[in-house]
Amino acid sequence: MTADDPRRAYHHGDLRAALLLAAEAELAERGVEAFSLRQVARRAGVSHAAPAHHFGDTRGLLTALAAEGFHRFLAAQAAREMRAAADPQAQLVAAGLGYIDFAMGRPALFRLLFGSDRLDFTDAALDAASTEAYLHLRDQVQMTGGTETDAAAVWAMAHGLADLLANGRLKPILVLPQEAREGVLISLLTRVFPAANLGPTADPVSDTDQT
Amino acid sequence: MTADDPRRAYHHGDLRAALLLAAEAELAERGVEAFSLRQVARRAGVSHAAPAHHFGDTRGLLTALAAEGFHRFLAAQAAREMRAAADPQAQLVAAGLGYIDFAMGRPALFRLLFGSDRLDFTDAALDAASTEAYLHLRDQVQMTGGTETDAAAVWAMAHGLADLLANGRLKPILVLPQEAREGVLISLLTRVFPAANLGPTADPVSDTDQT
DNA sequence: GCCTTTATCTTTACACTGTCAGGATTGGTG
DNA sequence: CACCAATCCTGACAGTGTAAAGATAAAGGC
Repeated sequence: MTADDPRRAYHHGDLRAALLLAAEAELAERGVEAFSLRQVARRAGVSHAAPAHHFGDTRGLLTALAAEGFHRFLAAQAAREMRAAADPQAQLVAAGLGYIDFAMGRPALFRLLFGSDRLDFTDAALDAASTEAYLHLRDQVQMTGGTETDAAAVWAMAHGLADLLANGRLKPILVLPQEAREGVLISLLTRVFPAANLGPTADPVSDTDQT
Repeated sequence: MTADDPRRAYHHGDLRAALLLAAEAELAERGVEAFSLRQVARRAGVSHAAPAHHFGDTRGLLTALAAEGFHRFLAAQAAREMRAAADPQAQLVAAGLGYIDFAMGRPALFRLLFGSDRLDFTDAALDAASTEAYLHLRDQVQMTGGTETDAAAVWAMAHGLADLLANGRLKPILVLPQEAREGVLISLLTRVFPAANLGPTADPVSDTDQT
């Protein structure tokens, strides 16, 4: 039963999932700032007020979409990690590349996750997904023997590259062929790795949770 | 004749500047995604269609605001550079700190510059201001003897920190007192510096003003 | 089986938004 | 002084988010 099957008048069956799918497509096509709730409803073949019942308002829909987005975000990193060597350093590089993969592959969704003020981070699902993403990074850095300051360094580097590339900046890197670009990104990511600055120093950043 | 002089019915005198000022305030209060052109007009005490004559449409207004924003962005860096030592390394650190100052001081404007799809980058003024900002960074890196890859590294690190902090992430760093936070940021920025690859060197920011 | 309850979706309505067309007002120029 | 061009306003239209109330289908009790 497709979305535009005229038979289903009421009780779509799985409207919530269908709306999330339509919302993601709308987000990719129109961007975060031109996102329209009624347009999402139209794409799902449903009345314009139908989403309200499942998500409350637009913010609720985007929040749910972001929670799902964080899982895809982690999946993108996991995909890289699976094809990388098992040692912690290689795993950390792979995670960084997955981070960038996600940002370049779904720039609008990426910006929703990290640069939108239309998300409700008190939402349980979003909060869980978001902290899960951070903990994954922190654990990986710990595996390499790095401190939380190292985690911040790795995060900032990966995020900076991802955000700039997703927004069309860093053109010198953007125009490189896939192979060469990946080499540059790897060299940039490894610059901030814990092993690069030898010597155990006190971690100036307290180990509280961060999201 | 001030801006809120009720006498001025027509011919505001400097409506373009007044609208940009109102737009910046609206941006700071409501964020990029809830930005409203009519609200800007109301704040400037003018009819809802008045902005059209000066900026065309909303995109035009935001584009002009972004062009001005890039100048403020450079000014924030210059303010730091002026109070820093003259050597290229210290200047580069200062620029990075100014980058972060700007992002944290005006997060909405920062996001407009680097993460909005409502800007017209074919606009001459915006293009000029934007490339000027990039060239400033590239020149500074060249002063330290760095390559273009080094410039990308410095940019990504500064931008990653700025964007994450502006969006409320990296809370462990965010909650630190001004003094300690700046120390951490400096140590993170210097990690990716060209000279960092040449082994232990003197702290490039040892004599930086710490106000 | 039938009737009631509940979840789901629709219809209707309202205030708000961006943008366009046309009209009003003013400062400057001949 | 009369005209012109720049500037700003009024009015209109389609589109948006959200709330209220109604319609329909599925589920559960008898």
